Amino acid sequence: MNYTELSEQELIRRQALEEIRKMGIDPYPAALFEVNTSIEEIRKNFSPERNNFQEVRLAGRIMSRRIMGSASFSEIQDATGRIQLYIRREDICPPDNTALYDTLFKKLLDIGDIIGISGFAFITKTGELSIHVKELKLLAKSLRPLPIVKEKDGKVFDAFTDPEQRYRQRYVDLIVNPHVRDVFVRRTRLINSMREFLNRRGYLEVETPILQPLYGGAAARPFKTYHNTLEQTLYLRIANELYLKRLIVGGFDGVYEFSKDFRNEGMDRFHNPEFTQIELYVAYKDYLWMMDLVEEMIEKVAIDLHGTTQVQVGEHLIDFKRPWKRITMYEAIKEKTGIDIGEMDENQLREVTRKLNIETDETMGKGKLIDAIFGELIEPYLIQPTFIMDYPIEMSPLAKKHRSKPGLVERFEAICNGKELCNAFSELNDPIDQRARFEDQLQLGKRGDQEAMVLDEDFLRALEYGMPPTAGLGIGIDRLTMIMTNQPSIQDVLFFPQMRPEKKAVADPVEKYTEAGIPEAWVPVLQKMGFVQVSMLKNLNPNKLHQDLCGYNKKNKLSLPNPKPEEVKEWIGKIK
RNA sequence: CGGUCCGUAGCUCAGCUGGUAGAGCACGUGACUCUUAAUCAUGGGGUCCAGGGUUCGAAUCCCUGCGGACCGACCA
Repeated sequence: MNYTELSEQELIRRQALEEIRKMGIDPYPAALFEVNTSIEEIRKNFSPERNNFQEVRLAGRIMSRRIMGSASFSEIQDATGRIQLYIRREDICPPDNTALYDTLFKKLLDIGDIIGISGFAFITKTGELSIHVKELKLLAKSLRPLPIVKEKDGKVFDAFTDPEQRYRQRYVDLIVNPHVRDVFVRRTRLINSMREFLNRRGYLEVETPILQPLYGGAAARPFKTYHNTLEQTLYLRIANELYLKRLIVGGFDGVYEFSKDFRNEGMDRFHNPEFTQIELYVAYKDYLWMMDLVEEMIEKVAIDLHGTTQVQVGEHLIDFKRPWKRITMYEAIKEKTGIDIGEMDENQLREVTRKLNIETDETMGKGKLIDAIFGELIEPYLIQPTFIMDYPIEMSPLAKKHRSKPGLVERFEAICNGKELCNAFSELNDPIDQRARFEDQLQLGKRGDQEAMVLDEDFLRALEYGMPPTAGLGIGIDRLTMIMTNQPSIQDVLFFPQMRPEKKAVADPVEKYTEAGIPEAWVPVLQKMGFVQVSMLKNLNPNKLHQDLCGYNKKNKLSLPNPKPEEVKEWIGKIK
């Protein structure tokens, strides 16, 4: 670590660290500090009448300090909340040595440090629940200043809101923005709620490969990787559908998996390259049955998270109470546009998209054209949860043909807040038909559709052994979380959303500078000026650099002997 | 991939039509035994994202790049 890169405040904290060590205090002690309650417990259950919580032990991070001579108030934050501490010199120090208060607490501790305390709960004159501290122990020194967020009467001052910093340094975001923590806690409760629902029905949670020799089960471009020993290209899964169906063939009645899937496509507030889906397959069921399950499960999730079926999402109040509206895709399009596309061929559909001003291209087949109409005119306007049923066969190569409507498949999506919430169908279990559908996809691929599915021979072999009639379901967990926690962006429901890498040059060691003849004394100056690598000096104008160095020397009163212009020129000349 | 906007102290942000870089919080020093955006006094802190150009002079104007946000395109 090069000290010239540190800010003034970071240097002060490092000096404090040394002072603490000199006092004989370990700033990162190994011994366990025993805690016997949490801030939330105290907040919930303290009552002055019962005089409880009189011997509490807490640990947490210092979030504010108000020092008034020999007494101070401070706030600490643990995983459950924040509470005020009341610290007096005479309480934590022996009479003959006040160093613990006057030096350690007042001078050497900072906002961000992690401490353990023991003491008793009480209410201050101004009515604030606090802990009167009897004992204080440093558990970990913090070397970087935190963003300071203050709050009064619910108004937040100097909020830490820069999205880039929040996402890149999520740990800081979580420390200073308590509502962020809450979103992620609810995300986990959402997953637990679904898991509980499915387990209660006796379905088996399973794990299937993430590295797949063929990617299948969805329409998307994959990430590609390579296994050295096998000398084989592998893909990160875009879905796990085909593996879960193999398990249904194998005789499981109901299997599900919360799976991280990977799609090598654009990023925006609804798409992250890696995301989470749950997929569920249940034997001897159909898509109508699955609709009932979806309603019941999502309604339960809403109640588990909010205590009600109604959830505020942006400006909309969304009600997940059963039953949801059910309408076929063609009916929905007809309802909106007055056009019945039921009997149309590809050319007629192309004509309709032209009339409706919907952009298309030549690679789009019948299925994609219908999807374009739906996606443009219907989906964004469906706010309350709605089932859209019976999709064209061309866009659903893994779904079973409709029992009575030719050209359609038994598939539904639930749309909510203008976006797809889930996708489900009666699974295609006719191996001959499945092979034909894959071959149609190959044709689309040849036309230039980069997302067309590839043919999976092993999956077809499994189907040929016989798969029971099966209902399948996929739900995007990130998007469901966005709705259930009222977050506008997928980045707000992922701890570590994908970002471009931070670019920061690693500083060269001093020797690399001295090799070029640069005196050691000037190295920190050059680094402070931004030339953290010797190679950065390469094509510089020597006269300008000379001027800058002398100027820096003077301005900062370093009183270093100024180099001669020729010397500077020589340094630069030596750099390869 | 296209359009719009943004990048100044640890944090939040000012900085006009170019002329010596500002505030609040945070930090240092001092005062203060019930404060709470604590208060009072005082002090320090900046490659103004990077590189180039225009200019006597650039945080400011122009170009390029990097990073980010939003909207669209693509995409479940």
